[in-house]
Amino acid sequence: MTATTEDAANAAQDHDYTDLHAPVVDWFDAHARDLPWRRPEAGAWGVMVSEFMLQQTPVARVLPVYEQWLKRWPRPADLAAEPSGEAVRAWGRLGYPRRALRLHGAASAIAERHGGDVPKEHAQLLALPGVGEYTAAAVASFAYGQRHAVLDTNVRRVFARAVNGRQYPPNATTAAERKLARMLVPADDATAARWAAATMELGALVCTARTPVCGRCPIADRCAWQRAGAPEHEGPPRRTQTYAGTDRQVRGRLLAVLRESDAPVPQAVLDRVWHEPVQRARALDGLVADGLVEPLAGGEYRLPQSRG
DNA sequence: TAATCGTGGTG
DNA sequence: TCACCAAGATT
Repeated sequence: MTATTEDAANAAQDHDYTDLHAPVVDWFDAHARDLPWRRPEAGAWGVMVSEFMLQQTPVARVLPVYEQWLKRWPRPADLAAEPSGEAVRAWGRLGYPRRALRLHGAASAIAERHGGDVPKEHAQLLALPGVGEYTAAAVASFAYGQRHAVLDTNVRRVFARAVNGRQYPPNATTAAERKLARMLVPADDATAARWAAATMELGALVCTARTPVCGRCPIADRCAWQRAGAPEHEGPPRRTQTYAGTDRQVRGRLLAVLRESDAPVPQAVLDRVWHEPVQRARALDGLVADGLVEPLAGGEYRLPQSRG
């Protein structure tokens, strides 16, 4: 048993953490943001679209893209009927454009295999492209009110502090964290779904990464990290991602040109986005390999036209 | 398991 | 200014 597993097991044995449910859910009732994907009219498709867009991307940047996306493609079949390149174009500058491709792929699978309705089963959700453990649980919970452990970066941080007494969770999600999250899920489905949304919201608004606002936290009085005197993070530093000069930056520039052009773009135009030819070619090849760019005869390129 | 994959706001 | 950070998934 690892140290972190012991943390979780000991924490669960030493205390009854069901007393966290009421204050956190009550706080959520009073302070939850009014986000469009939380409204009833969003439906399961709206929830799924928001979850794709929110992967590693702040709410503020998602909002406008989400609105135009659902207006243009109100159902999965509407998106599936268009070329995947249109999804990449509409994705705009949200980042990680492979998510757009995968959302298009998920919509196609939903249209073909699920009669156009976002599936309810966790396993069926998990089988969709771009849907991992978190997103499957989130859609099942938020869209269908099911009981799942929903473990995102916000929840991981809340649990790391409130239960394990650490400033930050480990770099990679551990089995101990999953076990703890499962143990903390309220017994009934409706409360479990609210708990999931509430713990995420608490992490997003109060128990934030940089400067937590513990004075506004509904469980500050029983937070293990607070009780321990808010100790600084120990262990390996959280890996910081460089960007300038990487292939990702080059890919971003290339794709930005292609998004802006309705017509095929000549190689010579793409060549202007980056000075170093080897890296430039590698980035373009990568985009093609990923299905984000379609090469044409005569050295021209465009966003993909596939619908499959 | 660890690296890869965008983008832009911010303390 | 410049690391840090933001509702992860995939290989």
